[in-house]
Amino acid sequence: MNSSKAVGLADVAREAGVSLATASRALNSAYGVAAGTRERVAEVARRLEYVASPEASRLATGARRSVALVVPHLERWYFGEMVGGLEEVLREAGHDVLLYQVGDPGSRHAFFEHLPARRKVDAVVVVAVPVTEHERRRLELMGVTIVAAGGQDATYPFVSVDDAAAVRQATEHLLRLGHRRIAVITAVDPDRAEQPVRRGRTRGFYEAMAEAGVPVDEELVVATAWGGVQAAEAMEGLLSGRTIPTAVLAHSDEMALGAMRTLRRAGLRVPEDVSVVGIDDHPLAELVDLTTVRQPVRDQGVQAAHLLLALLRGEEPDLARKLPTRVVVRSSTTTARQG
Amino acid sequence: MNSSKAVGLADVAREAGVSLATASRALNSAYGVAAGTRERVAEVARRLEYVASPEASRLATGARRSVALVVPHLERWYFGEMVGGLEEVLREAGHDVLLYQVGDPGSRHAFFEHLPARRKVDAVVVVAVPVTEHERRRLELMGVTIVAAGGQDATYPFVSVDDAAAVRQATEHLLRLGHRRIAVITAVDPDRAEQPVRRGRTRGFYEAMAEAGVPVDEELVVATAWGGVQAAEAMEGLLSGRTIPTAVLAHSDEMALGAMRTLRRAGLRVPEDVSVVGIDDHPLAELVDLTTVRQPVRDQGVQAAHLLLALLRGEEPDLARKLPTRVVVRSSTTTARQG
DNA sequence: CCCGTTTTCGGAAGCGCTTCCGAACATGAT
DNA sequence: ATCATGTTCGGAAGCGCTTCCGAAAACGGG
Repeated sequence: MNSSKAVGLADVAREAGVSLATASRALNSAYGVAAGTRERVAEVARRLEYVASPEASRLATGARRSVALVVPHLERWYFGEMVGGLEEVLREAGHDVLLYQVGDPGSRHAFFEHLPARRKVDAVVVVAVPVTEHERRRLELMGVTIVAAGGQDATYPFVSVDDAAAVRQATEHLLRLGHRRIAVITAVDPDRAEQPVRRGRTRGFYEAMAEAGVPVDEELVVATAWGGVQAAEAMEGLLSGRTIPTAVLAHSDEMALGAMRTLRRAGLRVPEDVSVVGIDDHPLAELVDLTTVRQPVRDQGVQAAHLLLALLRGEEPDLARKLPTRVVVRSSTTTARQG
Repeated sequence: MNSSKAVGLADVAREAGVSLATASRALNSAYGVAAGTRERVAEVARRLEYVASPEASRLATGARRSVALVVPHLERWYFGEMVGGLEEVLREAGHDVLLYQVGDPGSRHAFFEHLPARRKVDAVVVVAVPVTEHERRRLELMGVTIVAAGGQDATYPFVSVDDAAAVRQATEHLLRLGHRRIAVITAVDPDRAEQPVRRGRTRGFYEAMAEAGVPVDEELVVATAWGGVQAAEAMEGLLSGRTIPTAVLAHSDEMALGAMRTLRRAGLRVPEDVSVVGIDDHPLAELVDLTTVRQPVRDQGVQAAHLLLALLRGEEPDLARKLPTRVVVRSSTTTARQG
């Protein structure tokens, strides 16, 4: 199965009748090689299907030409889409993309303690994972450029959306429809200790409510682990309370769908009995007619990659970039019923 | 931002008062180093935060310890989930994971012609992408182990599910409910030339129908590009036909959702007027109560990774493995209405 | 036709590690 | 004590490239 032996630069040089040095220069199209020679060497290299040994050249030059992507959960649409964008532009720029999932506490800890990408990449992009102070210090040990894609991290140069603003837009949409008893189902990371519920996404909700002069019923804002069925359960809790909301705002479309399932099973109609709004504009949201606030996910990845490349080139690009979000009205929301 | 200079083995050796050779052996816990010495070297290495230069060791040993993942579309749940499984076990086995997306024709071509992973990895896993004969030959040039995860490719050692069987199960489920006018919406790759519609997934449909002695109405089996809205449009076409089906089988859950949207907009109820069944058991299928046939996606990735590792270790594992699928009955299907 | 320049190219020294080989030393049996 | 065996460790030769430096060759102006 294996070819007997990989062809090396030496083979090319010999075959082309030049020295190793010249062969190398010719292939890297460095200055100082006669056009004819370069041509000949290139020709031989092509014929021999020569490919430089990456470790050898990296060792010799010090350049690495690869970047690490640190991402929590590839199986969630949001991350897959983001990584898709990142990978595309990085690959086209000639970089290799190393993938590191840090979804569960174990692998997260392992990643930051062992730094498996150390000495392997010349940059890392953290995808929507807020790093702790300690993790930040560990990462620093790698001594490479770091950027953040998605998430609300001011620690590194980043491109993301304003999460709070997105939630605010969703809230205002509901408010505009006359809703007052609005429930919100927030996603929290079960592995993280403190959960500053009034910060991050949820902040936008409180702000919008305050500005509209609508009191928020604390019983209606619940936190749960991320996930559709978790949201469905949270919705059950919401339905067991003394006041049932006329609208619910979920922190992601998946969670909105979970809430909708519970409502459906409870015999409540969406949107007639209760309106539901999600966040993200998951591709399936369109198919289930879910009102949501759209964020450009792939684009965050694409732009983060460009940001990184600019940094690597030594340019001085914008270090902070927030992409706009906007509500996409479909038919899971409608005016509040009276009462 | 960068630390002045990375600490090398030489630093560790000097600090520990041993030679380079001994330091190397001590750290690789190779045989022939006194326990005390090993301990001391390890201690120094830890204190200095020493990490071996991967290019140097790879160059010296020839080992690469990394594998390439070739995948079409990270943004689709199926692939994200699969890659998630692959990455996890490969990472835990100490391998680096290089990602290469080959979704569009351009990057696909580039990948197979330039073989960017050549000389960088000691294995590649192709994720649900059927390679052409030409691509197979190109890949062979890499001279490394190859396995397939998902897809119906007998070219390489693989682990996947039996797609035809999955469709057959879905069909039989519908048949059992009394459906006769069954539509099927198949996904085809718009970039590939020939579309053998009676092969692959669709074959299972024809077989099941034949066995049940139910004639298939060719007008009811339509092909479209993959995607929810594509399926929605296909469904529109189906509703424009002379006979409208009592059930529709979509080749993925996303597409089933697309079909459902069209039905809903057409004023038809699911499942009372028409039953819908998908394939995959996408996490959201559960939330929208979609009947589907489940395939273990992440598990295919996990097992493919294990298969690969076994191959790399020189063992002789099962070269072909099909994981079971089974229908998950939810409420998008019901008995056929008369007439 | 000569001499200072510019081009083109080869020699050789690394890049940071692994590992073969043999020297030095410790060990146990005789 | 002595010698055969083992054990521990250092020297040094690569791994396959890049690149500095200087030599040789080609060139151009006077």
